[in-house]
Amino acid sequence: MKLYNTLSGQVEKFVPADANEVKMYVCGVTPYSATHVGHALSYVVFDTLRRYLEYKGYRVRHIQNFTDVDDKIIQRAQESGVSEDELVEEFIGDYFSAMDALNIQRAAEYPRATREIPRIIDAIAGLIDRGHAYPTAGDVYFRVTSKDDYGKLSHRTLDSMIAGARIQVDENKEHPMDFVLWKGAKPGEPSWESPWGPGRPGWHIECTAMSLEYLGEQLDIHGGGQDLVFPHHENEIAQSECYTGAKPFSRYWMHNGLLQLGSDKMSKSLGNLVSVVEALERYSPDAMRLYFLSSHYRSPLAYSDEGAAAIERSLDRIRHALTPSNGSGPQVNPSSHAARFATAMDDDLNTPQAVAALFDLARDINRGRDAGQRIDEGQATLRELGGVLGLTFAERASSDTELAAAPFIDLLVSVRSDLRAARQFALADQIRDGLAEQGVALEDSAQGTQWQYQSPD
RNA sequence: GGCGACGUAGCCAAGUGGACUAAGGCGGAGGUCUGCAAAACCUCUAUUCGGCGGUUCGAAUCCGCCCGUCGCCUCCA
Repeated sequence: MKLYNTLSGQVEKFVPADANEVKMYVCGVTPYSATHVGHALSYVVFDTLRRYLEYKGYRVRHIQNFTDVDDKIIQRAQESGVSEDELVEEFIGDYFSAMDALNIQRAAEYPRATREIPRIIDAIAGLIDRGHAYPTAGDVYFRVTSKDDYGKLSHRTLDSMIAGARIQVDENKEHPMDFVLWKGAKPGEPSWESPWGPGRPGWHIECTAMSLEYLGEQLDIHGGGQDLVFPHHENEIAQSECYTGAKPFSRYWMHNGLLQLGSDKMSKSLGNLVSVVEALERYSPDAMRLYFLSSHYRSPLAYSDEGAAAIERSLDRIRHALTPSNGSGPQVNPSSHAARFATAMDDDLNTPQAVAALFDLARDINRGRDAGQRIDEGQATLRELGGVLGLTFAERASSDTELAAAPFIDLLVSVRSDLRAARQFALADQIRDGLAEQGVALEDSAQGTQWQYQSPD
């Protein structure tokens, strides 16, 4: 299997340090607002990576953090008149329900910054001891000039960063690019005791401390959105390699392209967010996953209702391929599609090609059914490969209202069947049209009439 | 200003030197089936890959320039 490594800027053969267990760390969210579809894209990508690795026989130890103390959390909590803890608990709950709905497998552990303070303090103290960090005026900064390959992930030099000229000059810093490891407490902020006075951890150090605690000194895969490459991941590398001396901190760095809304990046600062809850009111979890996986994970993807609706329609054909059949002819052979699927996934997770293989398999199954062939082997493969992409092929869950209406729809369909048998087609069509207006689609076949609620589009 | 990515059919999107007379999906046209539909299936829907040059026996794929879009450099998946 090959994966693109941001560190080298190249597609590389994937070889984990331990042939049996892949150590994967994925940056989690800062829980202060609703989980949005951009988050969903990122976690679907890494969930799919994990599922494929497991499909190939690896054991995957997946760790993902929650940044549960930061400026935005403090600010939002104060605005809302709730405690930081309450705010964080609310949005962690929102996060998990969104991820569960999207069939994203849970990580082995979800460490939180506030519960790893001793570990974080140890790391900061160690960095100071080794000359890579310095305390000043209640804060502690990382000394970027102490790491000669600082910038190797984002492929920049310190000089080019300074040329950006968007750095706030801080009198206490030795170098403008030095970043904070420990923030001295301001009045009213949550804080913890430390050798440098009360305060809280900077953003980057938590990931260093947690990955060390839960995965050891070196990771196989570190993932996140492309917006984390700099400064977050660059700084993680600096901290971790300077603290442990083990290089590389992570063997592979993987970054997903960001979801765009219209022509802009979907982001908290722009406020152009679509929450996962809103999206799932309109589209099935399978459609959301398939939408994200129908373009390559490193490309930016524009989110649109039209696009999601098109994907939802395409799923119908795959779902149809999974309906039972009583064919008795030779089996439809899925092996070439399975091979194509694996080849695609092995090639830096080329999910668009893998999805194409799924659609081709579905067509073969449907064709085989029409020809009276047996299709259960093909269906088993389709379910298995779809499962690697995290697809469940479940029908859309019905609302309570829809469930309550079902007996009446059954009755109407039954009456219509009698009318058709009596060749009263005008009346039968009237019922079909009327149900269609109510969002109920009918399909007649030799086995009788099936009906279902239309997915919105 | 610095760094980087991208521009493929009406739309989304793979392919990055020869099997490309360019995958897959949506949409569209015609057909099979059907009482008629729907669904499914079949056929068709880019002689061409932003533009112009160049390298090569050969380029969507490599190089140069130009045009356009976007991201990062600041909180962010």
